[in-house]
Formats: sequence, structure tokens, C-alpha cells
Amino acid sequence: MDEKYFPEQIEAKWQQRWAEAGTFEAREDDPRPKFYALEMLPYPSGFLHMGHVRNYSIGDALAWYKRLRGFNVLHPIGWDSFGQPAEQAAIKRGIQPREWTEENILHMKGQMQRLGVSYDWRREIAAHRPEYYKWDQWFFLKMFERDLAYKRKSAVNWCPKEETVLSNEQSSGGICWRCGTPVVKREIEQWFLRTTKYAEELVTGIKEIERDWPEKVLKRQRDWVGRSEGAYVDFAVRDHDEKVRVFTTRIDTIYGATAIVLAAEHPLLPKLLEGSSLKDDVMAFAEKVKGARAIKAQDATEEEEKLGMNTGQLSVNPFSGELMPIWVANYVLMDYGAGAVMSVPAHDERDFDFARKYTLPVRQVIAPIVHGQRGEPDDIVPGSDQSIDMKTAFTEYGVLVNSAEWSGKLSSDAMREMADYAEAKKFGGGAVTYRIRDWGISRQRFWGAPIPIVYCEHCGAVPVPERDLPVMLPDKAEFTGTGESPLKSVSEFVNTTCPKCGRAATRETDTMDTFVDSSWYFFRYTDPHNDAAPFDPAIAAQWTPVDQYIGGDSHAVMHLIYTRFWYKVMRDLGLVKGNEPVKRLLTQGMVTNRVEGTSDWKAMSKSLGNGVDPDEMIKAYGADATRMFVLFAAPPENELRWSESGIEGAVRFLRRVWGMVYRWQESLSFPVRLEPSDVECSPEGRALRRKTYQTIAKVTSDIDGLHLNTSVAALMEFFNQVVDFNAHPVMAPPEDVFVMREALEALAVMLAPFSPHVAEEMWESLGHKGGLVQTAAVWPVADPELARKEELEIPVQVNGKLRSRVVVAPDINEADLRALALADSKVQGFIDGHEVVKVIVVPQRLVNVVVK
RNA sequence: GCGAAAGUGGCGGAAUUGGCAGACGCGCCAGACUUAGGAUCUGGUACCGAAAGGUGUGGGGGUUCGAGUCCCCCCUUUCGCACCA
Repeated sequence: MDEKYFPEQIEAKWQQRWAEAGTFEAREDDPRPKFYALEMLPYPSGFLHMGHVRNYSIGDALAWYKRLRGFNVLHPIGWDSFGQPAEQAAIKRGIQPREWTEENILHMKGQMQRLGVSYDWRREIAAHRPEYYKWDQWFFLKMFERDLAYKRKSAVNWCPKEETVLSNEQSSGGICWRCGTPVVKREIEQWFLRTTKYAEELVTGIKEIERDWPEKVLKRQRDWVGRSEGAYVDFAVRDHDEKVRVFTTRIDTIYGATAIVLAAEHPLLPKLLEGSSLKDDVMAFAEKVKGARAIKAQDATEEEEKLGMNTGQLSVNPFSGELMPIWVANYVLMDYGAGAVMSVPAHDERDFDFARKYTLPVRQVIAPIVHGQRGEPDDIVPGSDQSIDMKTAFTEYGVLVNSAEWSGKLSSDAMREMADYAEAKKFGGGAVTYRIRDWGISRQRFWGAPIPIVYCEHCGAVPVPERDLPVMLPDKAEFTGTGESPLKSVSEFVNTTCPKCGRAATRETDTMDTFVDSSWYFFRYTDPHNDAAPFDPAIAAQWTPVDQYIGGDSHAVMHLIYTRFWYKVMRDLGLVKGNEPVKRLLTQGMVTNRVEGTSDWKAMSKSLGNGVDPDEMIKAYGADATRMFVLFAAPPENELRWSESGIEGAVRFLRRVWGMVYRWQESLSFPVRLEPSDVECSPEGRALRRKTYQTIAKVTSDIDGLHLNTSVAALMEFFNQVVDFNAHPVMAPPEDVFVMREALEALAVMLAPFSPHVAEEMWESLGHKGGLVQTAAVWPVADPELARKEELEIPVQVNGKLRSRVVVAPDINEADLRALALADSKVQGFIDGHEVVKVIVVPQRLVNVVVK
């Protein structure tokens, strides 16, 4: 150990040692309990940014912590290496995507290694390598066999700039999630995975994880799945053999329905208009609505004006027998519910607006609940005719009125009973609908996993046999940036023979959405070189589920829904047991920096010029200080505002700790002679000992609770007291030397999750050979006995205001504490001349004297 | 518009969940060492006040011996959703 702290030297030293010793290699034959720490795998854009550094620093802190506590830790990393930017680079710079990607991986891997992240590099994977995407294709075939993958022509979200299809998740809000271009609709044949089959489970499964996933992520997932309970009701159409099915969550309002409203895309619409004089007008209107919806731009901040047209057709309310007009309107969406609604203006705001605009009747059928005299919940005034001011819709539950024999019932009862009635009479029944759509995975791109399907004129769409996997992506293609996927022009790829009949056939040229790759990658880490299966179920069972997953909350719905879906599919394929892949999730906040010339804090980005290069920070301050600052500066889930002086503070701290260890290393390098119970030392020594054990307790529970910022603060506070202790390494009595050894060793070990290199170096300097990880379960054990204070300072309040403090023994009884507080001279000054009404004594905490 | 979360020093943030508000760090101020300091060390640092003391966690009200924490109203900010029947 040098006198001075030179991060670059010790970081290089330990990185090399770890690599040579295989310190972070996770082994299946290790009998200790497992811990799977996982960070979201990065896209190899070329350079690590501070968001990555934060992500890996958090994950590494947990991996280290668990290792030091005696867990067998799996901590892997890989590359989400398929995707757009590689193709953009190909277009711009004429470099093949593969070459560009591999170069980026190499560079970023070097950056990660300089950061000293404790990965098991033997398990590194990359999505673009055939040994990985082969299994994407395998999964696709399995899903195809089970009808979980299917092809259909559908209106899809199309990004005109990137010329590709986007999933619903990727076009949320009507704009492309990557480039912000307004999305348009296009009819195209493409492949889907049946996520809707698992819609219910994606909601109910949340129960299993709700304690350990951030509430805001779960809320977004619930909203995304959009489960909604209600009923279907079929309305017969007069003079037609057809029925219009509607979905409603408020069947109790059905007597208030004054129209049926169809979506413009509703398939029944042309049939209903057959032979009608209004046909041309209505169809033209429907076309106009569809067109408007397609260009609906990103500034759709305002609700569109409701537009509708009467079809001239009439439908029959199956409850009342009443006839009501059938309309078409832009506010009814084809892809939700049944694509048709019953319009109940009195009790639905949208219907109310619509009715007001087109002067449709508004009929109240729900009245606010009026309670009777008894005050019991069921004491409802039957058939309350409380009328409501019809300036807005009354959308609450209440009591039915004007609803024939149903009048007088509560909404909640009526909803159930009316749905049952509809079912009994075979014109409807209770139903659950979901907002979630099947996942469109076709991408008209080159740089992705080819979908393993061959088109044959005679046999149709034929799956590639498993033995022929992987369907290899060609090494090279022509990238022009215009027109169709470059894959279409690689004839060696496209032209093949039919696996069924052997005749000439062509391959599917769509590739898979890259979210397919990231849906199951962390299972591949458990068995990364398996060439007979995506992974061995027995090995995966040993490591999974993931104990702690860490990543940005930008993936709250896309990746984190897909991966939950995928897990359930894998379960049904018999590959995994259990229902949820990730036990605990942490969504880290963004790393922001001042934008030059403004007072704005924005996410670091190249275009804003406010990025900070991790390599430069490592060079200037060391990886340890960089990581410690990132963890200390804010709670992990908060935004982190970059501060160069903050990182200097971290170096300063590490330097001071270093100096202290250096000063003591010689005195401490002798074997320990004293047992803790033998220690009889100075009051300062005892105080330091208490602080040591208090800090152990605090840091341990803070890391368990992911409060990494306060763990670092506790270590700093602890060290400040070590400095105050200020014994002399040579002159100090052996008891004090013991206390010092205990403090510095605890500090070195507890520093490891935050600044592992310097921690290793200090641990070694304190006389330990072989490295921290090799020393089994080296994390210090909290001992409440040793942490207990010798005396307490109890605040004394008079009328809730702090007036004094009394120093007492921790085990003082209530009466004594009360007497001591009242006898205190400062307290006396405040109660003198007043009547003491009450004295509140909170043991160990405080005394409050109430006077009049 | 709807929904959720959050408002604490100059800044990032603490506060054992109803019990000493401001831990820890940054910044700032003063001092020491120094030829020098953008190094290091020591001390100080919520506000008003000379002090005693008073005030203080977005604003207003309430519950309580006691409120940053619980309840009601309002304001602001951030995020999510965008006609989901």
C-alpha cells in the first residue's frame, strides 16, 4: 500500500486479479444460497453513458453485498445487439451492421471492465449471434405450434420515417417511441404473439410481486392490460337479420340508452346500409373518420370534437323493447370492447356530449342514493326520484329509476342481475374485456432475428424445422435507407425450398422485434453455451427467478410486460416453474446535467451537449469514487443531478480513509490477540465500538432496503468518528488497537459494495490474504449488545417546545425519568408559576411537560 | 381533461414511520499550514435577534400533550393516460 491513494494503480491491480482468479464466476455446484442480481442489458451503441454507470453501480453494490454475506451470486451481462441504430450506421457510413455492433461491444466491454463491475464474463451473450437468436426462432416455432404465434393482415402502426411497423407499446401516444414521428396506420400482413391469451394472468400475477415492484410500474402495467368488467348486450336490428353487440360496464343504465353507436370500422356497417339511400353518405363519413384517425398527430392533446352520423337504421333495446337509432361516430373505437356502444347520455360524459351536439334525448335512469332514517347501508329510499341537474352526465352509481321492474335497485345489484338476465335470455351476459392487444413482432428490417417461416405456393406458410435452425441472417446486405427491408434483396437468403414438399419457396423476410431478444435473455445467462436447448430447465431453476432486477422505468410497460408474458409461455412449455420471472424490481432515476447556457436539468445526451464521459471520470477520479458518488448523490429511484464537485467529495473521502488505513496498517498487521469480550478500553474506545456496531446495523438494513445513499452517508459518519478517536498507532494501548482494527476492517468490508477496488486494497493492507470474496461471509454481523448506548440524551419539552435535555441511563424507569426531567433547572424556569397538568414520558425518547 | 406521486436550508438529500427538523455530502464563510492555493487540515453555516428568546418542512384549516409525518381545502411541480364504453 502506497502512502498516497492512486486509484488507477489499485484499480488495474484488482481488476487483473479478479479476472485471473475468476472471482466473480458463479458456479452451479456451489452449495450456498443463490442470489441473482441483474441489470437490464444494454444496447451496444458504442459508448457507456452515465445512466449505464448508475445502473451497474447499483447492481454491483448488491452483488458485492450478497457475496460478502455468503451468497452464491450470479451477476451476468450481455448485449441487446439487434436493432435500428446498426442499420442506420450501415446506411450512413457504409459499414455492415455486424461489424459495427461487434466493434461497439468490444469498446463498451472495456469500459465496463475499467469500471470494475463484477460480472461473470464467461456468461456474456449477444442477441445478434446465431447461437442466441437460434433460440428466439425456436421459441417462435414452439409458439407457432401452440397457436401462440400467428399471422394476420391488420392495420398496424407504421413509422413513415423509419419505414417500419411499431407495436402498440412502441407507438404509445400516436408517436414513434424512438424518433417521435407521428405514426400512421397501414394494412400489412404480419406476425403476432398472443399476449391477449395471458391478459388475465398479467393482471392477477401482479399479486405475487406487488410488494417488491414499484407501485408506479404495476399501475402502468394494470392500465396497459386494461382489464374491465362489464357485460355484452346484443341489440337486434329492425328489418335485418343482424345483431349489434355492445360492451358496457354499466348495464344498469340500459334503460337510459337512446342510441347505438358504431365505430367507423365496424364490419356490420356496410351490411346494415345495403339498399339504403343514406349508404353513400354514411360510408363516406366513415372513411373520413378513419382517415382522420390515421393522421392523428402527436399534438393530440385536445380531445377531438365528436362527430357522428345517423345511419337511419333502428335497433331494439332487448330490455325495454324500445327502438333507438343506430349512429356511426368517431368517438367509438373498433379495437376496444365490441366496437359499438349503447349511448346513455344521462350517465356517460362522452355520450352526453354527443347527445347534446346531435340533440339526442337524455333520459335519467340512475338517481343518487338517498338514505332513509335508519342510517343502515341497505336503508335506501326505494325508487328515489331525486332528479339531477342535467348540465353534465351523472356517472356515479346509485339507485335505478325509470327502469321498469328494475327501478329501486342499487346499481351494484342491478349490474349483476341484469347481466344474468341477459345471459338467461341469450342476448348477452357478463364479460371482461382487456385493452391489451396481441404483440406484433414483425419488423421490415434487416438487423434482427429472421422469423423462421418459408412461403410455399403449394403448402402456404411452413415453419422451418427445428433441425434447420438457426435461419442465418446473411453477413452482408445492401443498405440504401430507402424502400423495403434490405433482407428482401439478398436472394441467397430469400430463395429456398419448401421444408414440406421440397419445391422452390421463399423465406419470410420480416425479422423479429428486438423485444423478443430481451424477453428471455436472463434465462440464457444461466446456461449460456447450451446448444441443444435455450437453457437446461434444471440449471435455470437453480438460479431463477431473478432476485433483484435493476433498470430504467422507461421499460415499465414494454419490456417488463413482454418478459412476464414470455415467462408464462415458458412455464406452459414446461421450461420453468413458478409464475413470475422477477422477484424484486428497482427502477432507477435518470442521470441529468445542466444544459449549458440554461438553468435546465435534462437527461445527458449528445444532442444537448450535456453528456459526461464515464471514461474521463474514471481517469480523473477513479472508478471507485465515480461509483460511490453516483450511489451517494441521490436515492437510486430519484433523478440524479450530475455534480463534478460531488465526485470530488467522494475522492476526498476515499483519500482520507486510505490515509487512516495507511497510518495504522503496520500496527494492525499483527494477529489479533484479544477477544471482544476481553476488551476493557477507554471511554473513547467504547464509543467507537458502539459506533462500529451501530453502523453495521444501519448499513446492513439500508442496503437490504436499497437505500444506498444513506448507507454511504452512514459510512462517512462512521469514519468521522474514527478520525475523532485519534489514538496513536504505536502508543495506543492494545485495547484501543483492537477497537481500531475492528472499526477499520468493518469499514473496508462495508466499503466494498460502493468502491470495491479500494476496499480490497485496504482489506489486504490490514493483513488479509486472498481477497474479500474468497473470505467466506466476511460481512460484519450486527450485534445490538455492542451497539447499545451507555447513556441517552432525552429531550425535555414544555408544552411541546424543546427546553432542555437530560442525560440518563438507557434502562432508567419512567418515574425516575419523569422526576429527573421535572427537576431540570431549565425546565423549572418554564414551569415555575404554572400548574403542571400532565407529564408525557416516552421511554428512551422524550419527556413532554404540559402546563397551564 | 382524468389519474398518480411529490413539495424540507443556497443545492442533492436525512429524519428509527406521530416524538430533538436539517444526518451525510456539495457549496459558502472564517482560521491554520503555505511563496502560492482551485491542495490539505480545523471550526462555522435554516431564518430573525446583541442576547434571552422567537420563527420555520408550498399556503390555509383541523386532530393530538406533541405533526415534515395523520385528516380536509387550496396552490405548484413532475410523471403516466388520452374519447378504453
